[in-house]
Amino acid sequence: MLLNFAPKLTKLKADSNTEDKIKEAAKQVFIAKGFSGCTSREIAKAAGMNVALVNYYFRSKSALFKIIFEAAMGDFLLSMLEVFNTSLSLEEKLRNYLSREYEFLAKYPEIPSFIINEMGRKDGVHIDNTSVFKCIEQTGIFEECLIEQKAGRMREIDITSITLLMMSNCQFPFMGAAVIKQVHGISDEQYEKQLVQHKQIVTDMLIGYLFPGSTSTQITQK
Amino acid sequence: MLLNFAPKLTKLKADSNTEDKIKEAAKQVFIAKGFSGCTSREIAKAAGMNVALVNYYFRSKSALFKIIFEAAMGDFLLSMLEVFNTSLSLEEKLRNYLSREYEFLAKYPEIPSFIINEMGRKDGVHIDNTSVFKCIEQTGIFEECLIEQKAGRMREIDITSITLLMMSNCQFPFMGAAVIKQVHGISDEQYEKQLVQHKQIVTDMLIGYLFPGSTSTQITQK
DNA sequence: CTCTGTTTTAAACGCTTGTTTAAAATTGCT
DNA sequence: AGCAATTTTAAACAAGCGTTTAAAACAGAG
Repeated sequence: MLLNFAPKLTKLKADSNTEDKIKEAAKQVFIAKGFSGCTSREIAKAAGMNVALVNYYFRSKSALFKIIFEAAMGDFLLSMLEVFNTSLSLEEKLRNYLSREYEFLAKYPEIPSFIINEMGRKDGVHIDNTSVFKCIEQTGIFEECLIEQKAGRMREIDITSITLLMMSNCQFPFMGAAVIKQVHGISDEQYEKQLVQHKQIVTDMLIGYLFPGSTSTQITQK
Repeated sequence: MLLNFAPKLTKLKADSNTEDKIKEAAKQVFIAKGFSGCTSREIAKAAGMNVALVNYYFRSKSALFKIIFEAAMGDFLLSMLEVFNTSLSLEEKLRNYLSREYEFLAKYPEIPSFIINEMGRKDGVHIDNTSVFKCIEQTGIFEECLIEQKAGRMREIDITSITLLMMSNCQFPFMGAAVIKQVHGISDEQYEKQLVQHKQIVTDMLIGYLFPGSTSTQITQK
């Protein structure tokens, strides 16, 4: 026992141990219903096990939530960072960002709502996100925008507004899906197809607006 | 007693009776924390009274929520309907819509999140919104878009995408305020000013995109 | 004042919540 | 095998939940 210098080596045998099963269940339940919208027992049942096990592996509901939230945050920012850390032109980076973001959100459409809601709540479980946001800044994407603006290749609007334009037109179509579907009385499958079209529209509009002199003025409709 | 043909006439004396005080408190609490994020006692305390009174005037927490939600929905759609029921040109209608929407959301920034969240929840208190959405359709705004598109004055994109563009760029800047503020490390007051600028940018971009041949290509920046 | 119906209160209801406990089952090691 | 540590279980805990009850406080009319 004292010689055990490689602890938990046996853990590697199973590709799906109890701890991970709980995390997976918690991820689904938390993202679907929010922190205050679900119970510990609900998560346990979704994982197919006892309530006490949830608190055995993760000290409390809050602690588990923190882990899930931060993981969601990480997933969400990963593709963003991957795109921004390339050496493409700014226009190409933004095009890629839009493309990747729509791909990602098609897979995990509930994540933006989840993040925004839980961050917005005044009484929510407090989480320090500063490191995550520092990552974005460190890609130098903001400075790059300023350079392109100075060079006259990019429209001179505030960087915050650029972020807003990009995020608004990516995230809202997924966050507000329920409302839009009801307004236009369309089915889930129809809306999925709609989003494919909309991705192209958003790309055309944003690139056309941000880079007025670009070659992006294509006849991409229909 | 049998002769009382004007019931509750005495109720008109006070401009703020108990029932309204509860509704006002419930509105604030529900919108800030959501249905499952708050308790009946919390609402009662916010109204300065006993828990039992909440259920005395409104049968249950769910019943009260339904009332508040529908009122929020009504407020939210009111300005939209007012604009769409005018006899201006489509471009002017959309310009006015954007302007009014930013005004409204500056006052009640939490309403879109509230509506979208509670509508999106699978297990939420079920509410029939069909009548509300019928109202939008009845303004004839969608047909008007089709006419303008046929006439070649409006870009030929799907009506659903037009709705998405309008709503995304209005609502997200308020829904995602907490995230954007943290990303760019800006204060509440700075962000308020940012939104004033952004409203103008969004208007330029959307009108410019939707009505390619319009006079809207102004030098509205800086 | 007395009698009426309405409004407000304090207390209790049964149930669910997050969390803990202590015993049972399982595992890994010699 | 047998022992020690880990993992899982069932049961219990106090606290809080939405809701109900029954009595108190209040108001208006005769």
